[in-house]
Formats: sequence, C-alpha cells, structure tokens
Amino acid sequence: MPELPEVEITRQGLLPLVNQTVKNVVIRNASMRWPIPDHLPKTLASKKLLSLKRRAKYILAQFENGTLLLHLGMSGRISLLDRSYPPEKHDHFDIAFQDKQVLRLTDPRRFGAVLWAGDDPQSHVLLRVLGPEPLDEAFSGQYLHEHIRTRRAAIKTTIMDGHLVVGVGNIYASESLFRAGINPQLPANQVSLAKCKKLVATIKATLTDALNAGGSSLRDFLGADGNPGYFQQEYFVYSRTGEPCKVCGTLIQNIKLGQRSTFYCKHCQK
DNA sequence: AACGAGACCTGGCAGC
DNA sequence: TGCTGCCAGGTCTCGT
Repeated sequence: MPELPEVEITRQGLLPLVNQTVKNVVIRNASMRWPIPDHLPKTLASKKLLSLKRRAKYILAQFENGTLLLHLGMSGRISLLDRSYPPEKHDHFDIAFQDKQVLRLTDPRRFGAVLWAGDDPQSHVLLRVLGPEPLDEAFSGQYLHEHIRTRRAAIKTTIMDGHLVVGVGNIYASESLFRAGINPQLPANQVSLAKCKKLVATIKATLTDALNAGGSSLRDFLGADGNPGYFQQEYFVYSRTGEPCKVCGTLIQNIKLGQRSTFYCKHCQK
C-alpha cells in the first residue's frame, strides 16, 4: 500500500496516541528488513509518546527517551486497535498503550522496518542522506534541473531516487510524468528547466490530490479490515496497460524502467 | 558519481 | 484442484 500519501494518512490516524503512555511492547517476529531491536520492550515500557512526525516514508514516533522509526516497506500497514483484538498471521509488532489501544504493525512481505533512533533521528544514517520533501518549497523546478544535470538515467527512475527527492513512488512517478507530458524514458539530463518546473508542479499536485482523497477515507484505512477508499481512484496511466488514454485515446503502454513497471501514453508524453 | 542488477519476502492471480 | 511462473505500492547493497 504505502506511497507517501498512505504513510502520511497512517501517521494522522495514529495521532490519538500522542500523550499516551506505553503499557507494553510485543515483538512476534523480529525478522523485518533489519531485525527489530530486542531491547524495545524494556526501552519503551512506561514511556510517553510525545509526537508523531514523518520524514519521507518513515514515521517518527518520539518518546521521552528517544525516537522509534517505522517503515511500511511494500506491504506494511499500521492499525490502531483495541487491545483485545487478537493478532493474526502477519501482525509482527505491537505497542500497547495504557488506555487499551494498540498500535499494530502488519506486514506480509516484511520489507518494512522498526528501528530505534535515539535522540536526533534526523541524523540517523537512513534519514540524513535523504533529499527534500516533495511538498517543501526547497523542491523546486530550479532544484530539480540543477540536480539532474549529470544524470543520464531515465527521468522516471531519477525522480524515484530518494537522495534527490523523497516520496515519489512507482505509482505517482508514472502519474506525475503523464500530467507533465514527459516521456518516462527521457534521459534526465535532457529535461529542460521549463519541463522540470512543470514536473515539480505535477508531482506536488498528484501527491496533494492523493492526500486529499485519502484523508476522507482515514477511518476505513485504519480499521481492522483497512482498505483505503481512494485506492480505487482512477489513475491516468498506472495499471492501465492497453486501455485508452483518458486525454487522447491512444492505448497506454507498459514498459520496464529500473526493473519497475512504468505506464505512459506515447502520444501525450514526449 | 552514477548506473543497473540483485537482494530481501509472501500472497494473489493467470494459465495450463 | 493443483502446480508453475509472474507480478506487486520500497530501497539498500554491491559490482562496474
């Protein structure tokens, strides 16, 4: 599920936990992308959750004595449940709070992560190398143009590089490039400043649209059977191979770039 | 510095 | 019904 909007929606859904105190932590399967630290039950016991922030696709849960990093990988989900709700097969990690609510991490593929970052999480090795947030002013057409001058790889692959800009996943990369009228295969260093400005604007608009659509389905998303309503939203190109372009009717193409499925309209995107 | 391939996993689905 | 192969929203690591 998780691209940036899903992660942000998840974070917002967890906000009721802020200012609550941990009762206990359960690690059912520590084998995630990196092992879940086995000291967490001891470290977090009786600690208050002070804030929930986000950086890229990481959720930063700040406690009195340090910050927990949560990442959902490809298939992860975090639910807010009553403590009495029984864990299922892929429920690997719980933080139970004193008011009977549980933060529960579910992740069939276990590409996600639960990491302890201590103080100053922004300097954590995984976070300090990240590019700007896509919705920040720092991510501008000028910025993009300047930083892709030396990049010969396809523009689609390049905008998915978290060192350049974070939060542009496989769905929204294809969608943003369609909206900008840019062929995803175009070498990044051939994208003009004008096109970079256009692309930055469409990335921001695409992510903002998804956020707005997701916000309205927040309750369902975090429910026990969570399935975000907006996931059924109509995409322009993603997953529409062989279907007509919604603008010109040309059939949508599916190609591989950087081993990832890429969707585009060869008439609208030059 | 930058690139592409491989790696980590499980589940769902199409086709036989 | 069962098997096989392929696909999936992420991103780090490694060899070139």
